[in-house]
Amino acid sequence: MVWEKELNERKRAILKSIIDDYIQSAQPVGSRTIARKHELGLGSATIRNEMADLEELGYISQPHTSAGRIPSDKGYRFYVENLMQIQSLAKNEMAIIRKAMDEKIEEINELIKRASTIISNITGYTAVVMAPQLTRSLIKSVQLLNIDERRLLVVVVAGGGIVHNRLVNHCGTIDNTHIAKLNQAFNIITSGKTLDQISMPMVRDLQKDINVPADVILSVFEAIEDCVRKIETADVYLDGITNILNYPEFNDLIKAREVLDILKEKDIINQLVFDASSKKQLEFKIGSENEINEMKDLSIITTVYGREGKDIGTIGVIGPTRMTYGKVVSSIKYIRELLNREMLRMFGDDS
Amino acid sequence: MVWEKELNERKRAILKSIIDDYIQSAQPVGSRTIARKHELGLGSATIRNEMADLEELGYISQPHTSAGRIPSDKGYRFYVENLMQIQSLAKNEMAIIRKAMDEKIEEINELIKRASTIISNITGYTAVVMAPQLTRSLIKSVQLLNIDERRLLVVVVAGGGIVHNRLVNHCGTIDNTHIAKLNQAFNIITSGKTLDQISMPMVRDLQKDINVPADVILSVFEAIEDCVRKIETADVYLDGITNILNYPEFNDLIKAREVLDILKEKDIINQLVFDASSKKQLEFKIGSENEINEMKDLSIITTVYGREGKDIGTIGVIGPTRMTYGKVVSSIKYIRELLNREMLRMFGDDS
DNA sequence: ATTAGCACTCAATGGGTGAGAGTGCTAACA
DNA sequence: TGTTAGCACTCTCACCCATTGAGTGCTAAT
Repeated sequence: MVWEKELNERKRAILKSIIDDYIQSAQPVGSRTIARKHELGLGSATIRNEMADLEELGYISQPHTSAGRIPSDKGYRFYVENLMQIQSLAKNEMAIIRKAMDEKIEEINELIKRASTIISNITGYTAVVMAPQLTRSLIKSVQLLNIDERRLLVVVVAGGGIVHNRLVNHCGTIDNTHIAKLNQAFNIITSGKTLDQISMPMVRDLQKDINVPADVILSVFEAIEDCVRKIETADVYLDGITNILNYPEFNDLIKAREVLDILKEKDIINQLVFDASSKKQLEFKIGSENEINEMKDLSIITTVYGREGKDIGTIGVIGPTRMTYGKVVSSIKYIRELLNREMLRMFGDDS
Repeated sequence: MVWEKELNERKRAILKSIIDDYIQSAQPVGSRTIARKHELGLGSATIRNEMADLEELGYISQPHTSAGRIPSDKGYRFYVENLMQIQSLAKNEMAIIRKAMDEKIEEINELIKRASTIISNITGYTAVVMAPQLTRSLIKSVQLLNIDERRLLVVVVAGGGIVHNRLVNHCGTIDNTHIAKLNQAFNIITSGKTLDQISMPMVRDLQKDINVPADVILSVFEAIEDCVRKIETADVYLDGITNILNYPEFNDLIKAREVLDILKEKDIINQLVFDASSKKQLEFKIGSENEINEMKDLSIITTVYGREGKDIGTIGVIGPTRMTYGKVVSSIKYIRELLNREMLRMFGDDS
């Protein structure tokens, strides 16, 4: 029995060769291949012995007796933590990305969408981007606009320049003076507060001061609630979902469909990304490390972006466990830089 | 040689049987099957003769010599126009649909999204819904709101209760009186007009009257343009894209991927649906009738909804040519009714 | 006009076989 | 003692071939 710490140089080199090769070829890799392609100065028999050890330790496995070895999830885990070399982006790739991100975009959601498209194009996998999440966000101001006799528009502005609106239908006509009063009153009780800090009694009190039907006030308040909810629900964008169909591990239609369906479940993705977000700089979930069963053949690499401590979003890449980790990591890091810069430009330091 | 008009009763009955059977089984259907399953009181040999005729006329074809027949696009065309029986929805299906649509929804886009989900669930195919399209829509009003020292919010309201907004960054502080003036001025030159009716000189003139930097005025105008563009770009929702993977005709992964990718191209879908919308009540595009090559194995059934002459959207179903036309038609019709009703409720008669 | 019967065609199925890739083990070697 | 060449063994995969079965077209009988 050999200890994990005793993965000596040679074993590491061999493991790395196996994984590098497998990532590239998707075929079980045998001892001869390693001996030939990677110059380790070792005979195939030696490598065979080492491979037997690695298998016993659980880093690799054999699909069947007379096949080569494929990395296990544990193998990949060791690879990303110790062996992988980060493969920096080519000059022209960087140029392409920068060009796409430099186009003037004024809306945060457009920016995010753009970023996800770029990542999926550059990596060839599925990109997932979660917009900056503002939980418990403060309401900056509320505006009521008279659209026509029967409708009001409620506009809620939160920090970071995020705006949502909602129509409110009502029956009677309400003249502009009343609207203005209502507007002012609502601003007093809402601005600078989070949603939970606004109590119903406050809203009811409004009615005494202003001569507007109670149900209108209630509807307006519901609309505000609705807008805040929308603001606090982080948007998630996926791009390149069908990319996974390119990889031989998903040749099986049933499996492919399962995976596609899972990726469509925004809730799940949300959860997935959310889990991953808070802790580290760069988070790997490899194969069976995902709780979700249908994703046991997928890996997901995520990282956070945004202004530290204020509003952070998540970007990530989903692909087969046999992923080009080195390249994906550098792509994600690069995009993160650009996103951070852009967010700073758009929002400055306010919150 | 037999004429198309001379598709006699018997040929029609046989053609219908073939298509019904093929839609259900996805297998080439032979003369024996027809003779046994559908009681036409005919021997298989007779049916064989008739089938030979139908093949010569182009309604059906043989994948290879010793296989049964499958319908051609021409066959399906004849089927939907003359043979198909509309298969009305089951009571409980109608109940499910109604229940889903009756939930209180205040936003048109939510409603549309909901509708597409329902259709794809009920039919098992891909649903496509285009939101009501307001080309050349009149601007009802424009509102400017001061967000903070450096930002303005521009809100554009169009007919039908459609609202879009956009932030404008500026450098200097602008006080509320100026905002109000600018607001009023913009309203005068924009409201009741379409975008093309607003000329640049008009915008430039504003500057003389109001003491606000020229670039701010320009930015605001750009924001208005942007909002109008968004209003006029009809949203398209697709639901159940991966449903097509359920059908054996897309067992081929390459083909499946092609189709999925095509469906993701919103532009193409837009075009597709747009083409289909104007003319008839119910529009069928069967297989090769689609211009797009990747869609030659798909059929699309569309119809329009909305308030006649005012704003019409499109709903449709995309599936394999071997589609359960009868059921899809009734589903679409039913959803259309509900959508129309709902739109009327939400928008009343205004425009 | 219809149909029973028959010869024919062709795709699909399944067993059999050989090639190839890879392993584990042993014995020889530095 | 670590390394390696050699060899027997295992297992998959691709290919071939015969068989099967569904379906046709044609002909002759009803």
